[in-house]
Amino acid sequence: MTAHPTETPYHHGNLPDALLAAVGAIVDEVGPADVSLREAARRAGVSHSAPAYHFGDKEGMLSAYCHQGFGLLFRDMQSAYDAALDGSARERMIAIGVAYAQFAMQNRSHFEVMFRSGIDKSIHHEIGEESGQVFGLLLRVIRERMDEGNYPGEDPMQLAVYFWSVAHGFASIVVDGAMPPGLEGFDILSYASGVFDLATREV
Amino acid sequence: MTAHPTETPYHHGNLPDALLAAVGAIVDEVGPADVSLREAARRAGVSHSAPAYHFGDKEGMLSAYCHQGFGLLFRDMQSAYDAALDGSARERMIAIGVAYAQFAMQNRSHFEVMFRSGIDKSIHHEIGEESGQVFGLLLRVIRERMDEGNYPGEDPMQLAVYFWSVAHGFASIVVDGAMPPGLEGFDILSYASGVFDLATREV
DNA sequence: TGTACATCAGTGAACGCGCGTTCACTGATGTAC
DNA sequence: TGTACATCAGTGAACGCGCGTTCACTGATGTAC
Repeated sequence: MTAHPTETPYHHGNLPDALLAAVGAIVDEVGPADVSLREAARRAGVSHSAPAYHFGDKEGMLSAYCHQGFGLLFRDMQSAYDAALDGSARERMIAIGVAYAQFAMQNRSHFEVMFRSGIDKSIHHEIGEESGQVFGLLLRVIRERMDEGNYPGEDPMQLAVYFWSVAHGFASIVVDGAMPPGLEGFDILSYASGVFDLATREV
Repeated sequence: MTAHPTETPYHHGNLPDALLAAVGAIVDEVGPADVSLREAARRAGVSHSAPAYHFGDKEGMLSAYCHQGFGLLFRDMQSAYDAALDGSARERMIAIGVAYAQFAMQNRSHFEVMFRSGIDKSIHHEIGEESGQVFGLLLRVIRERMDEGNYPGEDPMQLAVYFWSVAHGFASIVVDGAMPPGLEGFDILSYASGVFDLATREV
């Protein structure tokens, strides 16, 4: 047995995950601008140069966090879609919209890093692919809805951009704290339902 | 006459405006994270401590830039509204939505600082008030539209949140570079029209 | 018209800070034999 | 079961950098008389 097993061991166990969790905590507490390799290391209880071993550099750490976020987002949206499989296409449409909004609310730090940190999707292709998966699910629901006879003659891509505007917009408003004056303390989720109800009416 | 009139004079002339323009240039060229008092001073051709004289500190400079942006946004939306005064309420609704999207596209740096820099509206009340003006115009158009018999029985506030989600969402997608894969190079303005057309259909 | 003075606008040196990155290193673990 | 060795994971000192802020200062301008 090595000495002092109760002290922090030399090997962390799962440092990459601990560092990503630290990134989230930093964004939540003091904002994305204050994320640094050193602060993440500090919070994970390792030396300041440990993160570089796993992520290479700062952008590597941020893109890993971004990657993690897209995984969570797609999983949430897919689950919402699956749960509404025996409903109408409109119900699935609302379901993935609400899932998108909920993801942003419950994972603000991921949302901010995913869309605000200037991570270049053309460099980190895995992130571009994941972002494509999310959009693909959206497009699929739109097509299902058209198959049910709605949106006659419309361009699916145009509809997808519209619906993504609604979802990303509502999420952004909440995350940016850009809610209308006087509404800051309202019941966000009930407004979300109303928004996606309005956005998916028959036309 | 003082010596060397062709050299840069001791007094700048309009340093505050020059510094705000520098902020915009920095955001456009290297991103919001790289805005600093020193870099703004450098670009304006003054000493690094000059900005503090006018803005107090870094947050003061950013909130001044934010303030400027809200002024421009409200002016643009008001103009769009006025220009559609003899049309239907729906046309005014589309007009201010498109104005919002256009503002974000043509003033990316303002948009980013206004909604992404963590400026606290409860501290800088003038910004809170301006943001309220923008939302007020939106709410007004919604009420006009309801007066014309549309959206029967709906809550104006709910409708306003919905429509702001669309406008802010489309703008955010463009500014964040979060456009669907394959659509990065599309004609943004034509998609904007389509989005606001869809968002304002009779229900 | 001139002069004294107050105020405005910008300077430049100095401070301490946290950061990203590099690098030689060491402790811990796994594997071949 | 033991031993040698390779590899993995993390350390800690050092580097140079740009930053925000403060402060005594000076140059320029405006105003009162």
